[in-house]
Amino acid sequence: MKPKKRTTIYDIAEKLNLTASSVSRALNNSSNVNEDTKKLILKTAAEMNYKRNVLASNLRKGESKTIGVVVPRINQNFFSNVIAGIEEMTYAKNFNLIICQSNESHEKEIKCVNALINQHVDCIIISVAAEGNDYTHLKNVIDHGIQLIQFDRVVEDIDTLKIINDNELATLEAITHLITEGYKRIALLEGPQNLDIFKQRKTGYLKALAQHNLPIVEELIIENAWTKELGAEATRKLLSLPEPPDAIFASTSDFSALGVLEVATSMNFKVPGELGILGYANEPFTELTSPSITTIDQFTHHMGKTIATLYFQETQTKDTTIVPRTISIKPKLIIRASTSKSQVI
Amino acid sequence: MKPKKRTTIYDIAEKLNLTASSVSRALNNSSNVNEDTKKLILKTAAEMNYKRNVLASNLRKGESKTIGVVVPRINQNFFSNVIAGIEEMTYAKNFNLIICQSNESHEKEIKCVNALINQHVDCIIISVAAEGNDYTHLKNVIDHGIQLIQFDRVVEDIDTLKIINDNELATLEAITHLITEGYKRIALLEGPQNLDIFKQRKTGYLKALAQHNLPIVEELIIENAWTKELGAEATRKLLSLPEPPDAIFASTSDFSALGVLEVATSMNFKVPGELGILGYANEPFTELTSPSITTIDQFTHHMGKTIATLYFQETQTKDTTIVPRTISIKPKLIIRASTSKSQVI
DNA sequence: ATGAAAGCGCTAACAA
DNA sequence: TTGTTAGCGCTTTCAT
Repeated sequence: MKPKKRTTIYDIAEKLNLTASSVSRALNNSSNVNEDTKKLILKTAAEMNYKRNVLASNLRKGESKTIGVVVPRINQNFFSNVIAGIEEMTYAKNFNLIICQSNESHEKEIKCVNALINQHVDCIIISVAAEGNDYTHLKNVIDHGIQLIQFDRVVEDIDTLKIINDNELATLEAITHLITEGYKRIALLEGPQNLDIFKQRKTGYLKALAQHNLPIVEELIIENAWTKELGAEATRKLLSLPEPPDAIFASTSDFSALGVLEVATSMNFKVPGELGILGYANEPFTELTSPSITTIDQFTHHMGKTIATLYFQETQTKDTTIVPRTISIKPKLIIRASTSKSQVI
Repeated sequence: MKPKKRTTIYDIAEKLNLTASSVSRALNNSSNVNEDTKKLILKTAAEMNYKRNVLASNLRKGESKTIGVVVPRINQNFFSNVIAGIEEMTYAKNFNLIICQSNESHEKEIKCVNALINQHVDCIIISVAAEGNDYTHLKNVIDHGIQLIQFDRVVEDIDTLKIINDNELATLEAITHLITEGYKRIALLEGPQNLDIFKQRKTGYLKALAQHNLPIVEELIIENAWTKELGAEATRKLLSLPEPPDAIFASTSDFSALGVLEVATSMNFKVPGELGILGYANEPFTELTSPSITTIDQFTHHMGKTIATLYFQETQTKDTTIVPRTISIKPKLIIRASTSKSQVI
């Protein structure tokens, strides 16, 4: 359906025997308008149900007041919370948010990014898909003079503002907690190592073991176990070893940890007594399982707010590009029953 | 930062000694271009890293290929899944999605809607905030020739396409299940009755009792218990009654049901033996509590896809307005342990 | 304080 | 098949 003809500034001007320029000035609260005419124009505009055509305005001004967000999945707790945080800030600044999901597909990610470039967004905030290693589409963003901000899953090579969690430190702390609780054979379920976040978690794990003079056992490190099903499968293998682990760190997600818990329970391993379980992300459900799952909170909403705040700080004040650097938020270890061997919680 | 000067169709035209029209035609895959020139133009455009300025294109064409979505909260399971469903379809159709959250505030909802009108979106898909009773902002949408689609929380008076769940039928079925299991004093935690969805659930509840000749007991119906905390509070009251209920239907949400479960457990009521618990929405965690919670699944992702599909069907084919009507999706009762008195699951 | 006029980048009707 | 021209609605410089 073609939209009905809308009221334009010309319609208002005509009605008041003025010109579009004056109407525009009044609508933009310019100082060069007589106070009375301004009032009259504003009143008339309201009466005529005038709505500014943002497309035209932006085209003329060469800006869009729009930020694009690309995430793997919008219905994943982590991302929807980050987006909610971003939205809170952008709304306050009268910016629009265009949201896309890559569905973890590199190809779709490229299409999303290009669509956003076409839209002339002012900034693209992205957390990349697990797939993929060619990131020319991100370079392209920068080439088009669009601000690029990466968060969480960032591409090292692409030099932008990056907001990440200090995965390594958080993991180091979490594993140290396990060791303090008396766990000695700690298994690692790792995620795709082309993503930095999973690499960092592995590093943290390795460092913690080293710091406490625990050996690194290859058979306790399982690749790519990042869904509930893969976590379950890995656990079946691990618990069937001649020398099974006494703790499992599902570095990929709480979903994976959930798979671990279910298998452990069904194989009659006592959690936390015989097996400690550590997840990642503080999904709401980790509080509700029995036993509840120890995990790592990433301050998702706060992260979203931080990202947007940084954007506005750096672009609104000065008018230079955002300084590329990495900002690290320290996640918080949430100790729950699944690792509390020494005390009942 | 001002964006760098981008390649326009004039730049391409100049380079090839053609005019902008030809370039435009080639880029739009029009038939009235020589095949060879088209190829040449496409190649050159790619080389020059040309990106269409969608703002200008849309302004000229009077359309925006953009759909706006307004929901109370994007980081709520129900909504983020619906949005994911919508996004899947709109992406396939090359449409953009602008997402706003009202945060359950009527005022913010109005601002969001107006911002979307300014953006000249083609369609607004909305689920209204719990607050508020004046809906002139929605009428305004229609007056501006923008398609309006309501889902889940719909405003009766505003005549649009509405996609809702058959709350009444689902509730009727669920309560009947409770009765079949032998529960006789079934309490209702109801939501704000200015929202149709909660009214319908109440109606379903009343109908089920009537159908089975069970009395309606006023003291078992609790108003406005729609968070975990309020659900817990209501449960404390209910279970302290001289004649406590033998089942509680948290019609507002699974979160409320979770509050019920926690209080019941702490007050040593056996679930499902002494108290049956029924939630609403099939939040992921309902599977994980002990006992797991019987609830109602709303096919959220499917709902989102349906909404978007209907929009494209009705606007792309004919070019009339969407026929206002109500489409009802039947939710599904998910029977779990919290209501399975008669059998162990 | 207001008006005139140009132009953001694109599309489309018309002409050649 | 290609070019010419006008205009979508707005902002902004320059002139009055």
